[in-house]
Amino acid sequence: MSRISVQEAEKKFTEFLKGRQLKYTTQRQTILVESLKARGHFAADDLLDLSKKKDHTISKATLYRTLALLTDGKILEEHDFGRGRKVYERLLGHSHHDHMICVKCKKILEFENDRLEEIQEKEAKKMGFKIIFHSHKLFGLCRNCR
Amino acid sequence: MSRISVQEAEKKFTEFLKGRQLKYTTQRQTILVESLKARGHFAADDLLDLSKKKDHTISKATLYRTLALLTDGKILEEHDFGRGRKVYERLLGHSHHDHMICVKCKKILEFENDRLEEIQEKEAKKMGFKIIFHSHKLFGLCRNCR
DNA sequence: TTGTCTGCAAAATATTTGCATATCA
DNA sequence: TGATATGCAAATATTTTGCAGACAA
Repeated sequence: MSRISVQEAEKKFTEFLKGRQLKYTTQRQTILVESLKARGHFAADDLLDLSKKKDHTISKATLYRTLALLTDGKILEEHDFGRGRKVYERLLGHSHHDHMICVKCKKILEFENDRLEEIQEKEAKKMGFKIIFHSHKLFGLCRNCR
Repeated sequence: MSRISVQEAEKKFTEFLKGRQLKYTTQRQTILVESLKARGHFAADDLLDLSKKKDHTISKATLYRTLALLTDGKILEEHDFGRGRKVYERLLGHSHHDHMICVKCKKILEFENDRLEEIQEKEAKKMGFKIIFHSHKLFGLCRNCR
């Protein structure tokens, strides 16, 4: 990821924190930067390992607390692909997409379809429902595993 | 739910069990019957309570083990609507649908759209992906809560 | 300075598992 | 009879929380 994106993310995050009267601590900075470096999808534990390499005093508690802030601040997006743990991916500078999860090799593919989003909105409107976010996942077998 | 449906479910479940050389125990029967009575979506704990009313010796372990069998046997369908626990609903005799979850009052609405399924299949095909099952959830505010 | 954060360890939550005994086919 | 199932309690795994000391603004 480019230097400029890190700066953008940092700006967005610090503004988010300021709006809530929260502090931009060194731990939060480290976790933010490491989360942006992590390519694709990662679990809390992966990010904890990466962050500890930069600052071994960072605790699990702080990691989880910061992950919640990064998610609220729209820097990261949280997904639950099953298997009992959440995974995260960068949201900032990454257009909306949904996922296909290979149940055999666990590979994750992304897809995007505007028509799908439109139909979904239409269905919601029918019921008087206002969508805040959605989750659309296809579980199955990827090209290599089928 | 009508008597006939219980019989159908029992038939389907016993055949499923037979195919796997598993036994139709009194506990499994109780849990099956109670799961069919539970309207809409329910959690493992809810079903355990219902089942214990019929047979107080039924344990949590057996409940979870039976829930897995009922899901594998396509009697029930398992969903994860977040909040750290799975919920189940009757699958047998209930056509396919997806869900809208009100984040405020937790109400669950159902929707169904064939076009959505078609597009989803088309997207999968593009990637050489074979869908086994999918999960499509809209989180937001229902008519009363917005 | 003071309200927010942190690390630590313990707690919480839902689900799963090992094992000795019981039961179904 | 013998394989499968059960209940119990302990184990899992991930995430959350209470608290006393530390730090950012």
